[in-house]
Amino acid sequence: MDPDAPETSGSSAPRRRGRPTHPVLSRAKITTAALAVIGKSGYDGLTMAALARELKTAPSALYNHVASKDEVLNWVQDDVNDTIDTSGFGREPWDVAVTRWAYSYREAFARHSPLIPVIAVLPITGAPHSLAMYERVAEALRAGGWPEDMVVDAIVAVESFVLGSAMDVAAPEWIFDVGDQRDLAPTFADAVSARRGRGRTAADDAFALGLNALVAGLRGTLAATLATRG
Amino acid sequence: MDPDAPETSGSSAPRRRGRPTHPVLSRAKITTAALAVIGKSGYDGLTMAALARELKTAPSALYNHVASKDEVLNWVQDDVNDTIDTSGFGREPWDVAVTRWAYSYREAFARHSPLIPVIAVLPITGAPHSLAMYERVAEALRAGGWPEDMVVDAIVAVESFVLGSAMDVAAPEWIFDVGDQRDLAPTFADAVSARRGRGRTAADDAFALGLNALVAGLRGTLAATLATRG
DNA sequence: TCTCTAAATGAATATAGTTCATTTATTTAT
DNA sequence: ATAAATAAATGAACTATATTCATTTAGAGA
Repeated sequence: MDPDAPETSGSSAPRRRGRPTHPVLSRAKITTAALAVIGKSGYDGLTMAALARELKTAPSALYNHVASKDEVLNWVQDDVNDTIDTSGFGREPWDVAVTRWAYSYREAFARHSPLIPVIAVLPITGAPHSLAMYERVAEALRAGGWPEDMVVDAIVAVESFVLGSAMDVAAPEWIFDVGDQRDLAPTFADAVSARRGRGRTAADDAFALGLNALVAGLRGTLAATLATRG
Repeated sequence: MDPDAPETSGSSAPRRRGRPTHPVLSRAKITTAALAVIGKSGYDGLTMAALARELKTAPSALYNHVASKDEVLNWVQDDVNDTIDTSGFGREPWDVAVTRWAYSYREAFARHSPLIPVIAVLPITGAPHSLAMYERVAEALRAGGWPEDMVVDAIVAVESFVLGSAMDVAAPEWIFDVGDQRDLAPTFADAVSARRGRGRTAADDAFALGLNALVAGLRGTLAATLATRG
C-alpha cells in the first residue's frame, strides 16, 4: 500500500495536527480517493466520513478543499466522462462514431448510475473533460454536414437516450414480471415472456434497437434538412 | 381547507391517542397527501415529518401503513404514471400514438424529476396504473405489426429516451455555457451560441428532434424486420 | 365483560452532511 | 532572526431525516 503510511494501529496513536509538510488533499487526490471508495463500497459507501478515512484525515478537513459532497460527485463525474471512448470522431463517419460513443457512454454510466441525475443537471463549467468530449462530438457532427444550429440538439438527443438507457441497466432483470396480475395485462405479459431467455442481455437488446433506430432517424433528418435548406 | 380540522393552535392542544373512529391513514390518503406536500414544497419538502403534518399524525404513525419513504415514492410514481396520456393507442397508428404518449410521459416526469431514478429501477409489481399503461402500449404495438419478442425492447427504448429527456428539463438553461473556456471548445461553443435565443424551449427542440428520429427509425426497423421474417 | 388487535404516540437511535473554534507548521514580510 | 499571516488539519457540536420501539388506547369480536 502507501509506503509512507505512518501506522495502522489507529486508536491511541497521537495524530499529527496543523499544516503538513506536503498538502494531503487536492482535487485530484480527493477524486481518486472517492473513486476508490466507490469501487470498494459502491455509492452507498461513499460518505464524507469514508472518504476522509480513505485519505487518512478528518471529514471536516475535506471542507478546506471541496465545498460540498455534491462537488465531489461532480469531480467524479468529470473523471468518469474522461473514460468515454471518443476515438471514432474524426476517423469514422459521424453516425458510426456516434454509435461507438453511445455504447461507451452508456457503459461508463451504467457502472456509475447514481451519477446520472447529477450529470444531467450539471453545467459544464468546471468539467474540463466533459467539455473536451463535447467539442470532439460537435466537430464531427459539423464535419458530417450537420448545420450549426442543430448540433447541440442532436447531441442532447443522443445523450438523453444514452442516460435513460444507462439507468435501465441498474434495474433488476425481473422488473417487468407481472407476477400474479397476468390477467390484467395479458398482451404485455406475453411480450415479456417472449423476451425471456435473453436474461441479463435484455437491456442490451433494447439499447441496441433504440440506438440503431435513433441514429438511422437522425441520418434521415439530416438528409431531409440538407435537401430543404439547400 | 379541511372543514373538520380540530384546531390550528397545536402547541398545548391535548392530542388524542389510540385507535381512531375511522382509519386516518391508507395508501390512497398517504399518496394524496404526499402529492399535496410535493405541490406545496417540492421534493425537498417531502419528509416523513412533513407528510405526517399534512395528515395530522405523527411520523411514526406512517410506518403502520407504509414500509419506508421509498415505498411512498413508489406510490406517488404510480399515481403520476396514471396522468400520462395513452388515449392515442387503439385510435391512431402506432407511431403517432407513441409520439403523443412520449410527449405526455416526458411532461409528467419533467414535473417530477426526482422520481426518475426511482421509476427506472422499480418493478411493476404493485404499480397497477403503470401496468395498465404498458398493456395499452403493448396492445397497440402488436396491432401495428410489431413481433411479440420486440415489443418490450421497443417500449424500453422509447421510455429510456423519454426519461433521459425528462431529466434534461430540470437542467438550467445555461448548462452548456462554456464561460471563459471558449477557446478550449470553439466548435461546441459556436453551436451553443447558434442555439441561443430559443431560451427555455431549447430542451423541447432537442426532444422533438430526437423523438421524431427515434420513431422514424423504429418505423424503418419494423419494416425491415417484417420484410426479413416474412 | 374480557380479550385481542389495529393504530397512534412520543421518545430514542442512527446516520449523514456540515460548521466552527482552535491548533499548528510553513511561508512571507520586516 | 523574529513576527505576522496563512493554509490546513482537528474534534466536538449541530442539524436534519429516516426509522425503531415500548407504550397507550379505542373499538371489534367471542
